Amino acid sequence: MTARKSVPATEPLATTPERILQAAERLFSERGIDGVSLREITTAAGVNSASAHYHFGSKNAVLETLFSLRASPIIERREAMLSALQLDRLGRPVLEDVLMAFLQPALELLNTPHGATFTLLRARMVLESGDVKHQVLARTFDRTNEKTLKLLAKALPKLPTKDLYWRFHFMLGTMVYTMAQPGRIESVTKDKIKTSDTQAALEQLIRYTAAGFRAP
Amino acid sequence: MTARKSVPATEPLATTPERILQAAERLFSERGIDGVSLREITTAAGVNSASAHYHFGSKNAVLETLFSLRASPIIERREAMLSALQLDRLGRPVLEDVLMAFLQPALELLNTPHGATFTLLRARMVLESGDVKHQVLARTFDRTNEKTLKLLAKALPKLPTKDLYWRFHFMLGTMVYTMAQPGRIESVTKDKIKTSDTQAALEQLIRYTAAGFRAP
DNA sequence: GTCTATACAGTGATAGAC
DNA sequence: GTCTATCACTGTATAGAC
Repeated sequence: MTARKSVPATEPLATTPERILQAAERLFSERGIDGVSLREITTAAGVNSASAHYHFGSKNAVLETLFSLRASPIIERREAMLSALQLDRLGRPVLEDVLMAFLQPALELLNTPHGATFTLLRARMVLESGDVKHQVLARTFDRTNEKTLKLLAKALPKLPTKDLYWRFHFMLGTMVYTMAQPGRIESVTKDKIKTSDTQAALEQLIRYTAAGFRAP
Repeated sequence: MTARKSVPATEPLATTPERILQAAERLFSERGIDGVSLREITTAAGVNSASAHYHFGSKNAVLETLFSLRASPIIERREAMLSALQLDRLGRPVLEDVLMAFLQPALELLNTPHGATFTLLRARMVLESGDVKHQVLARTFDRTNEKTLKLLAKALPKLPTKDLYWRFHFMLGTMVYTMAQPGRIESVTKDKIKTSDTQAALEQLIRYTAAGFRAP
């Protein structure tokens, strides 16, 4: 009836794939990934249940699309911060600055409306087996990871490459685990600390990780 | 026909719940958790599909039972190693010894036949939301975690409690992530290091974590 | 090309017969 | 206690309307 291409009323009107992704994101954040069926998503989006398969191919493909969509801001912000790093006269960055450039864009996502769902999706991609999911992760993150590794190597010129890789792996672990907010430490300490405090998490994480990277 | 209570032939004969758990563990390790249905499990176990619900209540309850079953050896070994720690004349253990007592029992599980499934289950429990799963984790690990935290506090008398908690949380992250073998570092470094090398992982992990705990 | 209606095999769960 | 029958629901596939 009304114009369909220009002037998208307020918000609810959008292309079908977009509506599906929006509905999926909202429902996932409310009830987890397994707790939501494709039919619920398409119903909430106001589209037919088969259209999800037409546009995406499968439920998993919907998850992967949503993941890639929400990952790109992190990547872009990381790239920007990495490029803006101050270097000394030997071209070396400060370790803490590199860590900040890598970790802050990820951790800050927790304060956004998209954060919860993205973290769920990421944790699933990372920790569930399956070649497809690992390929998605590789396509998404490998380039920035390599860039970060090169900068870390410059910041730590005396560290053997092998140790550097191990420690980068460990850092990824703390990051993913912290973002997933498993609530373990809250349970043990009876809520005396809150890992959902992003600012504190970032400060603590950088101090801890920097010391780990500098270990003998 | 033959005796049913005593003398369990070779192995395949066992109580129905045990057979279900055995079949579940084998199938999960082969094809992941979501890739296996309760019907497949009960069929492989040679029992009726309804018996799983009769004995356990739900598919999730089967997972939780299996998780608790495989977690207890880790807990016991941890307790034993923690109790056997050498203390100095002030009653203080060496940081690296505490970390070894905590991490070794977990990481060594990766070399056992049960390891793969347990790690899958643990990752799911930790990262999926849901009060029930968190309760299972708390019931399983909280006591040993508290014991470990006390020993860490003794090994690091000058570290503020808050920082100690944060760093313990970070250590849990590296441990869970490393055990889950997400293959990220292998992807970035084209298999130049293998996080599946348990011995190397343990050495690297302890050096890295000890430095993190000792950070200023 | 996009969307709809409909159908299918397989899922976890349950009530009730044996 | 165990098994059969059946439930509502899932992800997926396809034929055909616009």
